[in-house]
Amino acid sequence: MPELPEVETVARSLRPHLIDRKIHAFERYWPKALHDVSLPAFRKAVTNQRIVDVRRRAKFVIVVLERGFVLVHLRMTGKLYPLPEIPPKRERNLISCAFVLSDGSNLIFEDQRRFGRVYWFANQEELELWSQRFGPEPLEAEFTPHWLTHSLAGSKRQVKPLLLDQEFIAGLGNIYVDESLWLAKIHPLTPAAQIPKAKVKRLHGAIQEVLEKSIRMNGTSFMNFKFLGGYEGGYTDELLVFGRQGQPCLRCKREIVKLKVAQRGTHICERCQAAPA
DNA sequence: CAGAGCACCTGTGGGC
DNA sequence: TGCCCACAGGTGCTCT
Repeated sequence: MPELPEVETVARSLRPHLIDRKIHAFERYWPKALHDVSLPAFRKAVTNQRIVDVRRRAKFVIVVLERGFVLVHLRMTGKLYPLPEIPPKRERNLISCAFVLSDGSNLIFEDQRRFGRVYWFANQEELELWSQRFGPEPLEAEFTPHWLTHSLAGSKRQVKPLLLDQEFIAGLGNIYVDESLWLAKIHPLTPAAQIPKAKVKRLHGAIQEVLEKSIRMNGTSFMNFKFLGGYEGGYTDELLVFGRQGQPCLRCKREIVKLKVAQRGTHICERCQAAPA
């Protein structure tokens, strides 16, 4: 689901709604909604705490409290949005949990497939330790052409699964990897170390370009992802190759084909993105 | 270590 | 129309 641009959109949209509100109560409707923390412990930790900030790391929304951090991972179908009232029981079957805020509004975590989870980190050290397992943020200064060149050269893996690996680079998912590889004219099965330096540079630029443009347009919306429960992400109409199987390549007119790479639907132009030797 | 397969869930859409 | 299967933006586990 939500990849970096969508999660960033959610975090930015929620920030003005949440900052300086206090968490008055927490309701859990799906027993597995909390990861690795009991309901009583989580309630005790968050109740009466003021929300200081809302941020993003990798594909996680981070709600910063005065003491500790609530993290939300939306996985495939999660939505996080404010709502004036918690719906009555029979109408909240999609809702995993909800935070009741001091102004009477609520922060709803809705998730049709119920893959999404809420995490609790008690302090900065815990958050930092957790954050260290992820690769660099592609829109931060640490993500340089030099870093990418060096890191790809040191890997024996196929480039698409590597870019999807959050421990290699944070925030990329199926859509933006396909988009970036098409822009850089790299076949998804290419062994990372085999990619020529010039193409690595293009890949670096492509990743940043695609993510930045998508964030500007509030991300990509599919049937079950709309940020804040309602608004459409504008990037859906800008997709260059993802979901365009059967349609002509926007560069060379060859028909875009869909294949399976690392168990994921993968969209390529076989002329622009030559298969590895 | 790299990659395949499957598990977690529910809904939708295509093919027959 | 209705049924069955494949598939969906993610990740984490086991097995080879």
